[in-house]
Amino acid sequence: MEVSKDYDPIKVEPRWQKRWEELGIYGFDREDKTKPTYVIDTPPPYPSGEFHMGTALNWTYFDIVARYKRMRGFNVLFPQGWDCHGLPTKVQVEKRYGIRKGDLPPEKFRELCIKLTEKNITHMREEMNSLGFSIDWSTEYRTMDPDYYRRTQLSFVQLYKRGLIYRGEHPVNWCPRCETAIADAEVEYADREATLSHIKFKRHGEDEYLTIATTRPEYLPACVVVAVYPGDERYEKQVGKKVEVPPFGQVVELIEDHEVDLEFGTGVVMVCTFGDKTDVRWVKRHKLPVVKLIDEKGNMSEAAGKYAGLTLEECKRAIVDDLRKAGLLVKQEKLTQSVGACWRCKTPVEILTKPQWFMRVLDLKDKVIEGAKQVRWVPEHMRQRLIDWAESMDWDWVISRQRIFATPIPAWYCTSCREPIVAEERQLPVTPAKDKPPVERCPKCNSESFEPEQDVLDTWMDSSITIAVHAGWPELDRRLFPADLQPNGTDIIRTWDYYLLVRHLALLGEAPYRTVLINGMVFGEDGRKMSKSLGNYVDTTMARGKYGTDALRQWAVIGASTGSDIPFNWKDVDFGYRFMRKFWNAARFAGPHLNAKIAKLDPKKLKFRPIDRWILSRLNRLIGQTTGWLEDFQFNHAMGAIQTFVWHELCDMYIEEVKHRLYGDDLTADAARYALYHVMLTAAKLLAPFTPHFSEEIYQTYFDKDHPYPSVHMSSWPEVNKKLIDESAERAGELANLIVGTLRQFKSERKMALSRELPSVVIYTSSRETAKQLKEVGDDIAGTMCVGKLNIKVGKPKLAERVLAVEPEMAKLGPRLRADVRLIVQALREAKPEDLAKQLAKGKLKLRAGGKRFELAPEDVRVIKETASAGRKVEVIDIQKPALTLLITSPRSGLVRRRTRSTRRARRRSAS
RNA sequence: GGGCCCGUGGUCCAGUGGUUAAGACAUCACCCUCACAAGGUGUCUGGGACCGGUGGUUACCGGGGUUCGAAUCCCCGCGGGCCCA
Repeated sequence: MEVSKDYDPIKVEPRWQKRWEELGIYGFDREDKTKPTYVIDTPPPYPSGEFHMGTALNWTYFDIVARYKRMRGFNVLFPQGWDCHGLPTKVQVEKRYGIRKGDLPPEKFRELCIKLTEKNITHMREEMNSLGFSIDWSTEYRTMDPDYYRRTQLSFVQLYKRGLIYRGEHPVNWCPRCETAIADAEVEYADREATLSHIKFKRHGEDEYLTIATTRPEYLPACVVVAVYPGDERYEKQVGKKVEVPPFGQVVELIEDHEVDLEFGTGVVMVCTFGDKTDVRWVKRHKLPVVKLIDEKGNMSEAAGKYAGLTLEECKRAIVDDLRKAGLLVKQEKLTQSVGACWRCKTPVEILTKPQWFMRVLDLKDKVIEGAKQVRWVPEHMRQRLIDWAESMDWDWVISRQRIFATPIPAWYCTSCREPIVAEERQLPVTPAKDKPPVERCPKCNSESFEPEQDVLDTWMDSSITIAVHAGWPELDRRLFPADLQPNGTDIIRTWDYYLLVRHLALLGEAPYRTVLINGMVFGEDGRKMSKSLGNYVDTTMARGKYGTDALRQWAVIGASTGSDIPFNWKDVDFGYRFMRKFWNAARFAGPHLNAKIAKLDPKKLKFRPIDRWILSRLNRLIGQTTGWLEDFQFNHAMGAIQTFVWHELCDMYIEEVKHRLYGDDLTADAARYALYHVMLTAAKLLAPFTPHFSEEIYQTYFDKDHPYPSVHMSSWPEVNKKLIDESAERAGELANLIVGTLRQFKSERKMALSRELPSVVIYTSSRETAKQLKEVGDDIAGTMCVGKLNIKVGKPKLAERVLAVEPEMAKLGPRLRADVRLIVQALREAKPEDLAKQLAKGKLKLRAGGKRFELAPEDVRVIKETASAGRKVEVIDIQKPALTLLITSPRSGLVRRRTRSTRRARRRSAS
C-alpha cells in the first residue's frame, strides 16, 4: 500500500472538497420525508470581500454541528446567504470610484454596488469552501435579488396592514456624512476630547446671571428650557423663573428634572432640540417645542439666524467668539466625553426630526422577552443580554433609510394630501420609482397624482426574516420552522437575535429558533480585538496556509469554551497539525493490520486480553462523552477528550502495549488487530465533525474498502456499546499503564534504553483482586517493557517499612462527620502513626477526640509509608495508589541483552 | 451613570463546595530510535535529531465573610474587557 509518509493537509484538503461536492453530501434533501430535519439559520455575512477570523470561528461551530447532525441521521439544512445591502458596500463603491451618493443616477450607482457585491461573494465563497464548511450552496440567496426582496417587501406590507409598521415624525439618529437615519444599533460610542464652555444666561428682568455649562454652544439657538436637579440648593429659589439665552436672547424657563447631573459643570443644563438623546427624553417629558436647527448635511438651518448655512464646527466657533466679545463666556475647560458616532464612517451622529417609517417594537417588548426566555441559550447567560437590550429600548425601530443600494420601500405618496399608499401583495416585488401604485386615485382626497417613496429599508429588515425564507415563506414548510439552531457571535445578539425574534413574532407569532449558540469574539495574538489598525490582523487564507483548515479549525475549537472570547494563536494551529501527524503515524503503523479480514472477524471468537478490553471500554466511554458534549455544544471538551484519548491512551499506551503481540505470532494478535481497527475507525469518525478532511483521508486510506459509505461524512455516528464498557478491564488496563509508566520512568531515570531487558520484576500487592488483575496483564507489561521474568505476589516484600503518617480522606469524612472532621484531623495528627497503622491492619480504627468516639474504616484514611530497601541487588519502587511495591533487578552492565537489529528488521518485514 | 463578563503557572485555558488543581504552549534535563530521523545492506553502518517518550520547573488578583472544608458561594477593593446610556 502506498501511503504518504507525512500527512500533507495542503494537498489533501482540496481533493476531498472536490470529491464531497461531486458526492453532493451537503445537500438538504427536500424530497426526503422520513429523516428528521435539522435546520441551522446562518447569519448572512456582509459581502465585504474579506473573510474575517471571527466569521471562520462562527462557521466552524455551524459546520461541526451540521456534520455531526448528518452523521446522527438528520436531514440537515445548512444554508448560506449574503446580506448585500449593508452600508459597507456603498462605502466601498464610493471609495473605489471616488464618488459620493448622488454623483451618479441611482440605477447606475446600484449597478456598481451589484457588480462589486458579486465579485466579493465569489471570493468569499471560495474561501468558505477552502475552509471546508459543509454549506448547501443550492440554498444560496442574496438579499439584493428580486426573489428575496419580494419577501422583504411582503413582510413590510403585511406588518403595515396589521398596524405594526407606521409612518411618523420622530427624532432619529442621523449621520450627516452618510446623509441617512441610522438605528441605535448602528451608533458607536467612543471617548473624544471636548471643550466645556461656561456661559452666562441673563436672568429675565434682573441684572443677575445664571451660568450654564455645555459642550455644544452651537445648539444655543435651539435651547428651549434650562434645568437643574430637584432641590439643588444653589438654584432652588430661581426654579420657575425665566432666563435669556444668548446670543439671540430667547426667553426660557428654569425647570427641575431628576436626570440633571448635580456635579457636572455648574449643575445647570440647557435643553436643546436636539443635542443628544437625553434632550429627546426631556422634550417628551416636559412637552417642549422642537427647533429644527440642523439640516440633513449637518449644516445650520434658518433657525440659526445669522449663523445659517455654517457647518456645526464653524457655527460653534462663531458663537463662542460672539459670546466672548459680549463678555458672556466665563471660561472653557477640556474634558473627555463619550460621543455617539456612525459605526461605519465614525462621523458624530446628530439627532434630527424626520418623517420616517417605524416598526412598533416597543409594543412587542413583553413577547420578545417571553420568547427569549423560552429559547435555549448556549451559554445560558447570553439570554440576559437580549433581555437587557429589549428592556432598554425606548424608541421604536426606525426602519427607513436614505440610501440607494437597499430594498425599496413599497410605497407612494399622494402629491396633494401626502397620504402614503402601500403596495398590494400581488404587485411585489416593486420599485416605486418605476412601478405604479395599486390605486388610480387617492382614497383620501381622490387625487390622481402620486410620487414614489425615495427611502429604502434598513438592511436588518432584509436579514431578519431569513428563517421564514428558508422555510419557504409565505408558503411555510413546518419541517423547517422554527430553525433548530441560531448561531452567531456575542456582538450581534442585540441586532441579529433581537431582530429575528421581533420580526418573526410580529409576522408568524412565534419565536423563530429553538436554540441560540453564541461564539465569542476573536482577538489578535496580543489579546486585543483583531483589527487591521492594531496590526494584529490575520486573515483566514493566511491562517490556513500553514497547515490547512483542519489545523485552524482545531484552534477554533480548542482555543476557548463556547461563548468565550478567543485569541488567535499560531501555537494552537501548530498543535492541531501535530495532533493529526501523530494520528497519521499511528494509522501508518496500524495500517497493515487494518483490512477487511480483520473487520469481519467475529469478536466472540477472538481471544481478547484485558488490555484490549480496556481500550475498547475507554473508547466506548469516549463515544458517550463526545456525543454528550456535542449535544451541549461544548466543542472544546469533546475535542480535548478525543485528543487525549488518541495521543495518550491509544498511541502512548495501547499501541506500545500490543506491539509485542503484533510482531510475533501471538494467538491473540487478531484480537489486538480487531481492537486497533475499531478504535482507529471510531476515532476517525468522532473527529469527522472537527477535522473533516483529515478524518476522510484516514477513512479512505485505511477503511473505505470495508464500508458501504463513500465518505466518512456519510457514515453513521458511533454508538456506545454498553457491553464493552467494562470496569474490571479498565482497572486492569490502568494497572498495566501504571506499571508500564513506572518502569519507563525507572529506565529513563537510570538512562537505560527502553528496549533493555530487565531480568526480573516482582510486584507485591496486599490485594488478591489487584494481584489477579496484574496477572492478567502481566504478559503485556513484560512484553512491552522487555521484562525477563515478571512475578506477582500477594503480601509484602521483606523490607524495612515505616509508617510516616495516617492522613484523613476528606472527601469521605467531610460529608459524614461535618464539623467533627476537625477533631479527627487533630486526633490523627497527635497519635503515633505506627499505632494507627497497627489498628488499621485489623480492619478498623477507633479514635477518641473531643470527648467523642469515632470509628474509621481503612478507606477513610491514607497511610503514608516509607520503605527502605533490603537487598543491594534489588531496587524498590513504591506506588501509593494502589499500594504496590516493585522489586526490580537491573541488568548488569556487562551483560546487557538487547533485541538484535535482525529481529527488529524481521519484525519490520512482518509488519509491512 | 447602568448592566454583564473575566482575573488560575512565563502564556493560553479547564475546573464552579471535598484527595496531591487538569491540559496545551513554553522551558530545562534525560532517554529511545522497532508508525512518528538519515543512509544503506546482508545478518548492518555511523549517528544522534527541529519526531517521540519520561521526568523536572512554575499558579488560584488582594482583603473580609459563610462553611468542618472555598479557586469555586457572598461582600468590599484592585485590574481588564464587552454592551448600553
